[in-house]
Amino acid sequence: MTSQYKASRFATPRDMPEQTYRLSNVCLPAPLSMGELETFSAISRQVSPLRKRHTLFEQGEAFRSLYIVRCGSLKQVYRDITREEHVTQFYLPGEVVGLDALSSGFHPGATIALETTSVCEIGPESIEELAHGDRTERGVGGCFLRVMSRAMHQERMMVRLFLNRTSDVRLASFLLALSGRFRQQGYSPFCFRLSMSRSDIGNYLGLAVETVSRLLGRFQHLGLLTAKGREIRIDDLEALAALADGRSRHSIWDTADEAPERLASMSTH
Amino acid sequence: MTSQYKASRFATPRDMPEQTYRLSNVCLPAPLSMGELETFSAISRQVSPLRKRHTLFEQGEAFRSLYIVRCGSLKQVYRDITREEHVTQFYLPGEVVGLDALSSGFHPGATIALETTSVCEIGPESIEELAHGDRTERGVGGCFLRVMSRAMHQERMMVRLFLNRTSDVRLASFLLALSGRFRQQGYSPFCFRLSMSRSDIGNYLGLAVETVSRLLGRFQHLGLLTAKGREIRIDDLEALAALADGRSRHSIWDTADEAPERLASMSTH
DNA sequence: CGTATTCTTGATGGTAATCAAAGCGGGTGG
DNA sequence: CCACCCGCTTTGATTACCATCAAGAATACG
Repeated sequence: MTSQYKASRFATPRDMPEQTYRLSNVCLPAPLSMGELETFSAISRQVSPLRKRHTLFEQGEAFRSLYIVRCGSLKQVYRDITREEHVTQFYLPGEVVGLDALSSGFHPGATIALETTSVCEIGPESIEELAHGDRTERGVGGCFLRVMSRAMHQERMMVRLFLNRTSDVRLASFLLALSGRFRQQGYSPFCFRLSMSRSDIGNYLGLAVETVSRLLGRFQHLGLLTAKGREIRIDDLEALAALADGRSRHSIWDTADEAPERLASMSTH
Repeated sequence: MTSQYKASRFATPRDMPEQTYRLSNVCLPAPLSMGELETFSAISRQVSPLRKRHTLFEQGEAFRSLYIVRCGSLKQVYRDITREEHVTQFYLPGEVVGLDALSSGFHPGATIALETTSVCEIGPESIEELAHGDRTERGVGGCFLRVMSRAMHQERMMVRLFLNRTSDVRLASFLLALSGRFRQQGYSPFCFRLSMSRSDIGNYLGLAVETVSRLLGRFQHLGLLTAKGREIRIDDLEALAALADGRSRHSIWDTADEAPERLASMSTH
């Protein structure tokens, strides 16, 4: 499972240099750092693996435990009053599931395995322990607070990402976030498999399925990546990051290495 | 300060009935409940009032204290790599400022008074106390966790609100959230003054200033509210809520009580 | 091997951003 | 007290982006 890639550096936002927080990192919840993960693991217990499409818990279910993803992945789906479904989060290995249920005592959304997935359970007694653990800010209690604060901040940056940015920026950010996560987990950041469908991605990013598909097509056409079904190979990470950070010159169409005459014809319309 | 309106009910999401969480409530952070407010107040100390445009702290400043808004209001502004400014939050009385700095130890955005504002400071020692207070989930520590979890959930619902919904829904939700906040603070939920500019609202909601202005015009035209500069009077709360929850019949233009011929002409275009 | 999702591709229209310019305050100084 | 000026707000015209509708292609699954 942990293979050729060494999880070299953990991009904890501790060392925030001049507040250059990159939007390209906010599309997924922050995983736990190594130390945090150990802390959590020490008091958690494995539960039997979840098969694809099976739920860890349903929407509205009473909160019982937190979970940490061991391997596999899940999506959180919130069904609103109009029965419409919204994918509110993807959970990848190392991430904590269920924090958003602490306030109300009920899970605000169903959480569904995208593939065979195994998680660790942190029961109420352990949560108690975590929250009140010891009195140093570095200790377990502080750790818990930090995890929540980070999650909150991340959600907020997510809002920003979606508010002004265009569809290409959103998708690029999402892919980069995935890539970064895989790197941290010791997998290749360049070659990975999407465990979620285009439809899930679109729903999550607030884009139509068709738009996701078209964008992947364009990215591919521009040499940013190669997409074959759910297999993704990132060919130009730097350019993708430039796109995600809004540093790219003019959105999408004009990367100029191809179809310049189409550009000309479009500008005269 | 606390005047004619009695703060009758606190809409804490504790009693979540069948998960019908209304989007119209998520546009602003949840204020503390009465009990929570008392808890926090007990260990906080007043600081000198902040005048309009003055900052409580700058972006990137090291975290020192949490604050609770006593009266007045603030906006949080995040300046990204491209020097663009994003209004990430408005803080109204009863709300906790600074929670998002706990993870990194640095404030992710500057926080600026929109009017003369006074806050209470919760120093590090008190935070310690809050986080580790006593061992019952009902106690101070649990309270702290709940506040954060709620904030997190709210940010998430905010994302949902913005992703698919149209501009009119966003603005209606925002106004309703404001209205609800004023009600809870004991002020009239129907008549209030916006402490923020149209530009701030637009930035916060991801809309152009012009759009905000136009929408307010339309709302007024439809008899939903009366807007005179920054003074707002809500004339039809029910209709506004219907709009915010997507229960309104056809977005905006077709409320049929006026200008039906314009409708006809538009549909033929 | 057939059926059903899932994914891609094209055509069209609506919503809201952008550009442009004209009112409106409201504070400051004459 | 009035006039001026600057920021805020409103209004109009144009355009770009993306959702939607509609097939068709590919892939998964039994």
